[in-house]
Amino acid sequence: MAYWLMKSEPDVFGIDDLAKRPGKTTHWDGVRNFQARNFMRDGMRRGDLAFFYHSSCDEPGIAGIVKIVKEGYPDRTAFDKDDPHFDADSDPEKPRWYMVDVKLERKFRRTITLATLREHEQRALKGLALLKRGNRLSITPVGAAHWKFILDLAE
DNA sequence: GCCAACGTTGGC
DNA sequence: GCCAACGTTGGC
Repeated sequence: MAYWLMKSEPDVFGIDDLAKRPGKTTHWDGVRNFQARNFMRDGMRRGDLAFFYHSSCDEPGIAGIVKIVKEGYPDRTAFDKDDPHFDADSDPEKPRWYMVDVKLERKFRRTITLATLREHEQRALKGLALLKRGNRLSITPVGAAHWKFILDLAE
């Protein structure tokens, strides 16, 4: 089983929005980056766990954990002219963009802030993709050791 | 609002 | 294939 980190802007869709969804489940749509797409389409497997990261907000950080409950399948918002993520180059016969379904597994009592994560970036969290300089990828892998360490921070 | 860093596009 | 221009991300 693999571990991941998925970013979302809480102003658009935060962990509390996910909690309100039927079955606490949603489609992770709108990803328009090839590397992130590949992670969803080729890397993520049913049962994998991912940190739910809040970005572009007052308190950036990890808010909880989601589980991958459906593996990569075409992101239909790319075919919808009225959708902000519409992409004319994505052919329904040969979809360019993919999404997965995630289910809320756990919300942390408090967010593990980016500032807290940074305190450990030289040691325990060395190499964590999220902390790499200039990182903008909305989906990144998390190593098992890093995962465990961050989980401990949540206790 | 600013700006650094990055991915993508398109001219050549 | 190179690279400048552009748009976007995301922390501060």
